[in-house]
Amino acid sequence: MVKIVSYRDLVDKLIDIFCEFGYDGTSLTILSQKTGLGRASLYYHFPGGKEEMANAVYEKISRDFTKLVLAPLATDLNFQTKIKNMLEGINLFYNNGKRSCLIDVFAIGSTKDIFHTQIKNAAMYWKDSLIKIIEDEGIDSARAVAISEDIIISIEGSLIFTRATGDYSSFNRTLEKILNMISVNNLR
Amino acid sequence: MVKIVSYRDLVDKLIDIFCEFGYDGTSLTILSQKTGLGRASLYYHFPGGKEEMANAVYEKISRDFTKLVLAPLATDLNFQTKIKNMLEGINLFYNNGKRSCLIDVFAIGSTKDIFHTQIKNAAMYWKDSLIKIIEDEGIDSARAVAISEDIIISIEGSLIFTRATGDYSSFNRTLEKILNMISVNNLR
DNA sequence: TTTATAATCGAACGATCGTTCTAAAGGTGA
DNA sequence: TCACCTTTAGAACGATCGTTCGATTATAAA
Repeated sequence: MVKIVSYRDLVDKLIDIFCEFGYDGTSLTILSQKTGLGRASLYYHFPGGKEEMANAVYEKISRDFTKLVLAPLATDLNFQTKIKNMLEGINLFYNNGKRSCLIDVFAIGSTKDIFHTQIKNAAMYWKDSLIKIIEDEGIDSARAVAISEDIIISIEGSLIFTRATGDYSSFNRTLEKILNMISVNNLR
Repeated sequence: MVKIVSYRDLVDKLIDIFCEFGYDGTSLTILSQKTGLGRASLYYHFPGGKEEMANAVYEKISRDFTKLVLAPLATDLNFQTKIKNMLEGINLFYNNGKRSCLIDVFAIGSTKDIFHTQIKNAAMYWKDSLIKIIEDEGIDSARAVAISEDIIISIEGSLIFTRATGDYSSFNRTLEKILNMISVNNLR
């Protein structure tokens, strides 16, 4: 167990806990045990309680996703490099497929209504970013949409499949497949 | 609201409720309100309480999945027909993409440990069934594995994407894509 | 050492959890 | 009508929920 020494470590730990138990399945008793902090100490850092913890977790995840996945798509590098960097960001963000639960935590149960709009916007922004850089390669709009959706769907699907089977290799294989797919020859 | 008149209707209603709130997020109060039955009445039908309700839900889902998705792959029909029937089964099972949560309910929170092995086995069986009928078409083993995973991953991923964006058309588009992909010419 | 602030803690709160209790209403055959 | 079984119901149980409380320890500047 990694010792918690800073606020950032604490939020990282909260991410793991919420991922393992889900928001509704995570009790203050669990949070106290897993973080090593007393219940009152948790409320010292998050006066808003459990809901504020979920907010902190979401904002951290949101920042990471923007930095690791979305930002690489907005650079001036060439197409293949942008996709390659995005895939490396995906690999970091999902920790080699081991963190396959990041969305589900906020898409199910009590947190669903709170974060649904934000998750939707993030998904749409991701898709639109992909469409744009694919169109810039001279691909027609309809095909760019199909390819963009296919990339996102493959990634999300492999995370589900990986979690179900416990076989992390299929996650890596999917990232490789996407990398091969986006050579300009294969796009058309 | 559909009136509940039989045990089967009751289990169907429980599926919807657990899908909406997740297992841990579903309280007996919610179950009582949404089913229209008193708390004690629920315990009359499910003496084992909430956990027995989850079991009944899982077994119903498991039977539906076997009948709608797995069984079509085990027939003597030709390859394309088998896949086509499976995709129609998928469409029924997930109700046009609107029931995108069926696995998540059992893959997160308190139910995770109970059902993990069964979900894993179902996923493996599905994949192996696909591999077998693809190999029967003369495709080499490695490629059959890749195609099978790709089919499952596309379906699961489109469910996640559909739920996130609220755009059900991408689910249907994915099923169409799979149908086009498995023409024998495209397989090799 | 003194003082002030940051951070910790377990005990206890009211509310809600899943569960069990006792009893009554509905339906069916004699 | 009667007896019998199915199915219903709300009240109440102990346990746990998220939260708040009062008070103690750690840290660091003066």
